[in-house]
Formats: sequence, structure tokens, C-alpha cells
Amino acid sequence: MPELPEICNLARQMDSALKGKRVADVSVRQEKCLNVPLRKFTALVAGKTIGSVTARGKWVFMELRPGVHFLLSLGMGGDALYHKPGAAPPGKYQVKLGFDDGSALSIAFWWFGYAHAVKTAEIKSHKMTASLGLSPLDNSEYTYQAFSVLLGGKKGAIKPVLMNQAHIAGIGNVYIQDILFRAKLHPTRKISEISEAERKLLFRVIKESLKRAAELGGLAYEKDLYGRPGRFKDFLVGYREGQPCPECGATIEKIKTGSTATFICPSCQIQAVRPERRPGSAPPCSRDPRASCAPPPRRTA
Amino acid sequence: MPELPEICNLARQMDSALKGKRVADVSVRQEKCLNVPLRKFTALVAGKTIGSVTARGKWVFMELRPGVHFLLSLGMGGDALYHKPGAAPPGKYQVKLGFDDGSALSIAFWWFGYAHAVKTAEIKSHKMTASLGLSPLDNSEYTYQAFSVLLGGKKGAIKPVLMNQAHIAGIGNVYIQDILFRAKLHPTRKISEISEAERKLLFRVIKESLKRAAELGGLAYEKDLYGRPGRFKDFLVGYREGQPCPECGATIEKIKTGSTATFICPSCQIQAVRPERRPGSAPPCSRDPRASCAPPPRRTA
DNA sequence: AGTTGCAACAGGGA
DNA sequence: CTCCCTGTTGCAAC
Repeated sequence: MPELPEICNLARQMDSALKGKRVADVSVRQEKCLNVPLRKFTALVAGKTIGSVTARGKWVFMELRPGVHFLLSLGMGGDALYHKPGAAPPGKYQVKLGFDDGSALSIAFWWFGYAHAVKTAEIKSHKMTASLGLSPLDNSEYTYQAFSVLLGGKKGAIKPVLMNQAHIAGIGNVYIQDILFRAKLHPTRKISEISEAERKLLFRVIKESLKRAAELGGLAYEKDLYGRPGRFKDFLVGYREGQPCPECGATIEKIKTGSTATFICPSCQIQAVRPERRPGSAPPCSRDPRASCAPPPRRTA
Repeated sequence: MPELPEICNLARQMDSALKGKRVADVSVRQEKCLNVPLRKFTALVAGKTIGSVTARGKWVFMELRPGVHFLLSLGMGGDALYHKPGAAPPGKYQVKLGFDDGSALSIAFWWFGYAHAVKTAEIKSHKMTASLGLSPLDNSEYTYQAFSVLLGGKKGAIKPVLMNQAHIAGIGNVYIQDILFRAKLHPTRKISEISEAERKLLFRVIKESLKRAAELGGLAYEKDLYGRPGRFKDFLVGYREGQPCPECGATIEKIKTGSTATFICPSCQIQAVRPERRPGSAPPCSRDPRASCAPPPRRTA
């Protein structure tokens, strides 16, 4: 459950389920995912009481009163699972917190993840979270103006900038796919060549795509705190290599952009600014991209 | 007179002509070429007596006793001219030092140059000179082993590394042309793909090319301390775009490599390691590249 | 024809 | 599907 929608959902569930519990037991099976030696980690976490749990970007912030924050990143994938009192003990995990009521939280990631403990007073010095940029679901900080400032003066391609957590926090290589498609932007489009209208559309598409996915409980192939999958699965172009574009029917391609893969519709997502449409000529894509948070039209019948 | 041969020649002439003179007068027409405010520059320089003058890379180091060094870089081109007592005053210059015997040194560069004054005790903190690398005409520091260490582990192209003053001090975009040609290396050849034999040849070619040019008093289109031109003008491929390669007759090309221009023989200078020559096949270039410090064969008669 | 500093980019590794 | 670090490369500036 790596990106912002899943993390938002997870943090909300943790906030409801765990708040007020006291950490009675700390079990770490993989010390390298910690930011401090095991002894220090345990000393920081054990005995603390869980306060608010929030999300920012791909990170979960769990308050451990008094004076500590537990910071969790699931990296390229993993689960944070709640185990109620008396439930069967968790199987595979890297870190487990047992609570005073017999319940537990187990954390398992299958590649790289981070379970960090920092003193709240020193949280500013935790680089990976301190450098996080705008939260796209927070309307007070994610404004069109702030978004424009972010892109201002940049010379590179649009995709890496949107995925840079220091700019906008929470977009990974999954949700970026349909965001770029809905914004009708090729991943390597130069930022300096994005028109005002395109930038406005992109701004809205980011917010609405992530919001929609969060409302659906995140990706269908990720689990929530209770092991249940999300309901978001209908990608427009993401992971649909070889299938038809829902807008124009062209065959979706999987390309390499820098070191990451991108799925694009080669006809809808263009590298240059779309030329002015002359009166009478057909629009390149007929549907309103803003409407496409809904599942794509089925072409199977 | 920008690169090492010209600077060596200039420093030697300055050492002979200026040593022992006392700076009586400082005139600065372009303050931005200084490293300190004009008042401070004057305070450091005026009244001092010239000691040894030496060269390192593209910089002239002039001792100003007691306790100061005058550091001069002519940037992309310029002159440092001696004016004997009673001679006509210099025309255009950015910086002029007048001496107690009525002679003067005028410095004029036509783009960017530096005339810096630093306390000798603080010379290590003068970044542009402190970071200079190996002197290719100093056999005790420019050894094949040191050269190999420089190239070790590098992944990029050979040309920018040779022109990096922190590695080898003194090669610019003029002398690099024939150095690469004599070493039979394409400017974008990957360092990791240079063979041992090629590296040995390159090591020698650098030293011998610069030494030969210095012995000729530098470039024919540059002036020495007395306004006289050097005698080096017979480039093998440098600035000979469209003319035949002196080795194989192929047409010399001017290409862009990164942000600089390079003149190459497309047939002699290859990007891949030269394949082993099978017995009986003709060598790609018949002349011994080590012999080519002499002028190229004339093709005009 | 020079150098610096920064942004962008690519590769290796945890 | 992650991130950081490093070195490299390109560009704009003086």
C-alpha cells in the first residue's frame, strides 16, 4: 500500500483503532529498517501511548505520547496489519508492536521500508519526512498558485518532478500513470512547454485522482489495516499495455522513462503543446478528461 | 594565451624581466576581475617587490614580497605585456602594475579573466588555484601511475576529464584537439573502455604535445610578454574542419561534444577500443602517432 | 577560447 | 511499486 491514497486510508484506520493503546511489547526482526539501534528504538517506543495517527505523502505519522513519533514508510509495498486481542499471532513481519490490551500491529514490507522512531522535538531533523512537499489532498496548501510556483522555471520532464516527494508528497509510479493520461501529458513533456490550460488541468487531475482512489479505499491489490483490499482497480492506461486506450482506442504502450516504466496512450499523450484546434476539425480526444475518474468504458461487449 | 604552454612561457619571461621590481602604481579599470574590493587589492599589491614568477595550469603565480601572491588567469584569451621604462603607455587593459623603475605590466583579456591578490599564508583558500591538479610538464608529479589513478573508476567520456583542471592542470579546448587525435581517441570515448595501451599512449601524448608547444613559445596567434607571437601553428586536426586528416586523408569534422567543439578525424579517432589487428591486415593508421609532434605532411603540392 | 554553480539525469545499493 | 547517494552531464551565468 505504498502511495498517498492507501497511506491516508491506513492512517485513518490506525487513528481509530489504536489511539489510546499503550505499547507493551516491541519486536524487530530486521534491524536495518530502523533509524536507530534496536535498543534505542525500543527505549523510545516501549511504554508510550498512541496518540493521533496521520498521513503525509507516503508516510504514516504515529504520535507516541509523550514526546515521540513513530514514522512508517512501506517502501515499495507491504502491509500494516491490526491483530485484535486473542487473534492468531502475525506470520511474517519486520516490526511488531504489541499493546497493553493484547492487540498488536504488525508491519511487513517485501523490499525496503522504514520504521523510524524520533523524538517529536527533533522531528525536523528527520530528513525523509521533513523534506516532504505539498499534500495534494489538503486544499489549503495544495493551491493552484503553489503548484505553479513548484513548476516555475523548471526545465526537465514533468514525470520526475511530480514524483519528487519534496515537491508533491504522495504520488508514486502507480497513480502517476493515469494522472498523466488524464492530463493528456506525455511523461517526458518539458515543463517549460506546458501551457497554462494544461497546467490547470494537471493541477485538478492530481487532486481528483488521488481523492477518488482514497474514497475507494486504495488499490485492489493492497490491504488495509484489517487485511481487506481496496476497491480501486480500473486504471485507464496504467498496467494496460497492449490494450486499447479508453479515449481513442489506440494501443497502450509501456515505455521506459528514465529508470521507471510508464504506460501511455501514444495518441492522447503528446510531447509538444497541443496545437490550436482549427474550427471544424475534430478534437483529438472526444471525452472530457475531467469526467474520467469513473471507470473506463468497457470495450468487451 | 590561455593554456599551459603559453602560460609557462609567459611566467618564465615575467620571472626574468620583473623579478626585483617594486610595485609603485596600481591601475584597475575593471574591478570585477579582482577577488577583493579595489582598495584591498591595492593595499595588498602596492609597495611589494616581485619575487619568483611561476606557472601552474593556466595560472601565473607571481610572488609579491612580503607575504602576497598575485594570481593571474587570462581566461579565454588576453595578453600580459611588458612596457619598458619610457615606452608608450599601454592602450587597452583591465589591470596595470607600474614599477619603481618606470616599467609596467599591463593585463588585458577580452572576455573573462582574473587578477587576484591573496596573502601567501591564505593561498590554500584560493579555490581556483588550490584545486589545480597534476602539472603535466612536471615529471615528478605527472607520472603514469598518478595518471592512471586519475582515470581509475571514472565512467564518463575522456575529453571532459582531461579538461578538468582539478585532474590535470593546463589543458584547454585548443591543445586537447591534437592530444586526442594523437592518442587516437574519440572525445566521447568512455574512460572505462580505454585500453592499457591507449592509456599509456595518451599519457605520453599529453606531456609531449604540451612540451613541444611550450618549446615553440606557444600558439602563433597568442602574444608573449613582449607582444611577439609563438611559433606553434601546425595543428593536426584542430581547427582544420573540412581538410584532410594528415594520417589517413579522411575529411576532418567539427563536432559538438557536450558544450564544446571538437575537431576529429572520424576514421582515426574511434569510440570503441580498437579491435585486435589480425596478422596481415593493414593498420588503420600507418604513421606512429608519437612521431607527430612535427608538422603534418603537406598535401598542397 | 574559461570557470563556477546548479539542475537534471543515470546507475548502484540498501 | 521505494529512497538516498554519487558521479556525470547540460545549461546559464560572470
